Amino acid sequence: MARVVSLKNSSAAREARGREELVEVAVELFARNGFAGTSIRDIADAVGRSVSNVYHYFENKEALWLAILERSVKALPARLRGALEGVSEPRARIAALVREHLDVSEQYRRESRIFFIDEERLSASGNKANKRIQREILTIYVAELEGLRAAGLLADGDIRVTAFNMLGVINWYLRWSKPSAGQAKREQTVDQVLAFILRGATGS
Amino acid sequence: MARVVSLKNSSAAREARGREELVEVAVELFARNGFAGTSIRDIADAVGRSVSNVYHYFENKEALWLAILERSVKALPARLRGALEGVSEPRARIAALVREHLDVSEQYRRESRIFFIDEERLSASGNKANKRIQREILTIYVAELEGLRAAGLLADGDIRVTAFNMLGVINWYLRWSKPSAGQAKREQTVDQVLAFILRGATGS
DNA sequence: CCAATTATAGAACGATCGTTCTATCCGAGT
DNA sequence: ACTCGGATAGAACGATCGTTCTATAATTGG
Repeated sequence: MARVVSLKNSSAAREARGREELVEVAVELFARNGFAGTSIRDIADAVGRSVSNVYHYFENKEALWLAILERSVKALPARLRGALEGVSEPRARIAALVREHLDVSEQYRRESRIFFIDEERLSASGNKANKRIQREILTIYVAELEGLRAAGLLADGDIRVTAFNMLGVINWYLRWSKPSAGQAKREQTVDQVLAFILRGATGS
Repeated sequence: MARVVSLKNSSAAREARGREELVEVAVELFARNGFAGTSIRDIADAVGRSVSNVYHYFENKEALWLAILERSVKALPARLRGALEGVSEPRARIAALVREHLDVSEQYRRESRIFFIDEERLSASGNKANKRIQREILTIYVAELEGLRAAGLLADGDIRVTAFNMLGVINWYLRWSKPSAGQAKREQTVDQVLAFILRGATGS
């Protein structure tokens, strides 16, 4: 047991906890007030620590923002690809993709808001990383829609436009869905959103 | 002609031009950098006037923001209702509604961005006005979808969820559509977006 | 043409911003 | 038990924020 305590309090773990707590509250504030609307002092006050303590963990405000990007949005493409594994039927693949996307978005609701809101307002590096991820996601959707077209299930038109339409429904879901809703109600809603998307894309 | 010049330079017209120029550039900057990310000095510099001159026309920063709300978003519900006049067939009404919405959104592209981005970040009065308009728009969509249901054309599910899905597609269109695209290309894209929405809502 | 109003500029205000510096404190390893 | 590096606090920095004040230039109405 002494070993366990020692592990918990190892210097690396201490540092990780110090960082994690800051990221956690920064997510909340950035999501609510935006990047420019959130000050380092706001964040420091919210965790009950000093301003300089924040700078002990992060080089500057943008590094904190990038840490949020790192831990959430960056993982999205991998999770979407993971959801497709083992699913072969084109329609089922689209369904799995959309369900996973809705699920992840809901899980990282606040993070998603941040990167939609402050899309083009950051430094070159942060902006680039964000755009790259969005492009990557679009590519995944386009690939699946091409699978659908190969199966003769896709409605006519530019595939990219269809992909954007799907992403619009999915991303908008974040805006109006209530995190407080019960599990049953939420599953029902997700079903309906998915059905809308499938009809929109395939036309059946 | 002396009368015309006199009219153009009447004090009221002068004031209107002074205000209008400020609103115009404020829209641009707010859309690009957000409310908190845009300073009065940024705006003053962009119009080539002084900071105090801005305060001559607007009581404070938020009044300027509200002036933008006033001249664009506030008119949206009326324009949507106007597009429905004289159209009776339920499907055609939905089509007219969506087309008009896409058209207005494109026309007030920057303004729309502002109010999506800084949705919940302003004073009680500004926030309330914004929310009221959004609720009003939702009501219009729900009413039309009820017309569709009465005609037996609506897919199953909660009407509000369907309305949100439609609005997601429409609002997302602002994010990815290129303002630089030619007229023909744009009409083609609008057709496809509309088709997606109609299939999604009606399932045919 | 003159008085009155309006438009504009510039300086200055206190507050707050991101960031840095210096000093103390605490906890872990020897 | 002691040392030593990481964690924390507090004060201070120059810059910029929204806003106000005062004075001057321009324009309009009589």
